[in-house]
Amino acid sequence: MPELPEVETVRLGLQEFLPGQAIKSITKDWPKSLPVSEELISASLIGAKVESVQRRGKLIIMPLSSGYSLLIHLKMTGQLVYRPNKGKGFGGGHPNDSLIDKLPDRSTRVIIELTNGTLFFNDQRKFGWVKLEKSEGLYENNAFLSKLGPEPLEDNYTFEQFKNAIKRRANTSIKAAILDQTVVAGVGNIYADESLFDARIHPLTKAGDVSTIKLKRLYNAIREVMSLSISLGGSSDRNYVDAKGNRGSYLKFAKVFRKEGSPCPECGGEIKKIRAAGRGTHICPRCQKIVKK
DNA sequence: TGCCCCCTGCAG
DNA sequence: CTGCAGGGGGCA
Repeated sequence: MPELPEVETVRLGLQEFLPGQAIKSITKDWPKSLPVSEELISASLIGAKVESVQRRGKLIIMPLSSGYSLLIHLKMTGQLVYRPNKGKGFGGGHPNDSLIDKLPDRSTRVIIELTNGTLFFNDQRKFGWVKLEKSEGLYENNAFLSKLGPEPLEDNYTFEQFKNAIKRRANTSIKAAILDQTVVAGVGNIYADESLFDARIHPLTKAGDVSTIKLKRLYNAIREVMSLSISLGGSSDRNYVDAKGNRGSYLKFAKVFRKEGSPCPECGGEIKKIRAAGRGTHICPRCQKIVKK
C-alpha cells in the first residue's frame, strides 16, 4: 500500500478541501470496505462535518463534528480521490481530470458525498477499509492505533527510541523489525528496502546484530527517504494516486526498489531481488552484507 | 516469529 | 496457467 509518504500526500490533499464540509450521503459498493451499521451511519456520519484530516502511521483519521472519527486504511491498493462539484474547483491545484472524471469505476468501494464535492474510496484488492469510531479516547481504545509505534518524522522522535524498539525485536531480521508497525509507524516495503540500502545493511541481518553505528544510519535513512518521498508526492508503483488523482514520482529516485538487474548506483554491482520478511526485497549484495555479532 | 488469508489484476 | 503485488490480522 501506500506507506507513510503516500498517506501523508493524500492527507495533505484532503486537508485542503474537506474541513468544514458536511457528509450528505454514503454509498457502499462493497459492504466489507465500510463495516459500519446503517444505524451508526445515519446517526453519526450523515450530516456530520469533517473537522480536520489527520494521519497516524499509514492510517487517515478524520474527526467529525458528531464526536466520531472516520478511519481509513488504504492497505495495498486503496485510493482516496476527491472530486469537487462544478464551480467548487481545485483552485491552484492540478487535478488529474482524466482519472477523476471516470469515477466511480470498477474499483470504487465507498462513495462519500460532501457539501462541495465527492470523496471516492477505490480499492482494487478490497483489503482496505473505512471505519467509524468514537473520537474520545480513540488513540487508546482503537486496537490498531494503540499499538502503533512512534511517528518517525516527528521532531521529538529520537534515536534512543528507535534503538530500544529494535532491541525488542532483536531475534528477527532487521527488515522484519522496521516493517513492524509497533517499532516505528509507517515504514512499508519500498522505504524499508531504500532505507536499508542507504544504511548499507543487509535486510536479513539479525536485528540484534546490527551495530549501533549502522542503526543510527538506518534511523537517519528512514527519516530522509520518507521526507524526500513526501516532497515528491510519494511512490506510484501501480495503483497509488493522491487526493487529486495524481501519481507520485519518488520511484524515479529509488536506488534499489524494483531495480533488480540494474547497476547499483554506489558500486556498479548488480541489484538483486531476494525474499525477506515474507516480502520481495531488493538489495545490492556487494554493498549490503549479512554481519553477525 | 513465519505462514495463510483477505482480493483482483497483471506479467511472465 | 502460476506467481506475485506499497499491508497486516489471525493462527499455530
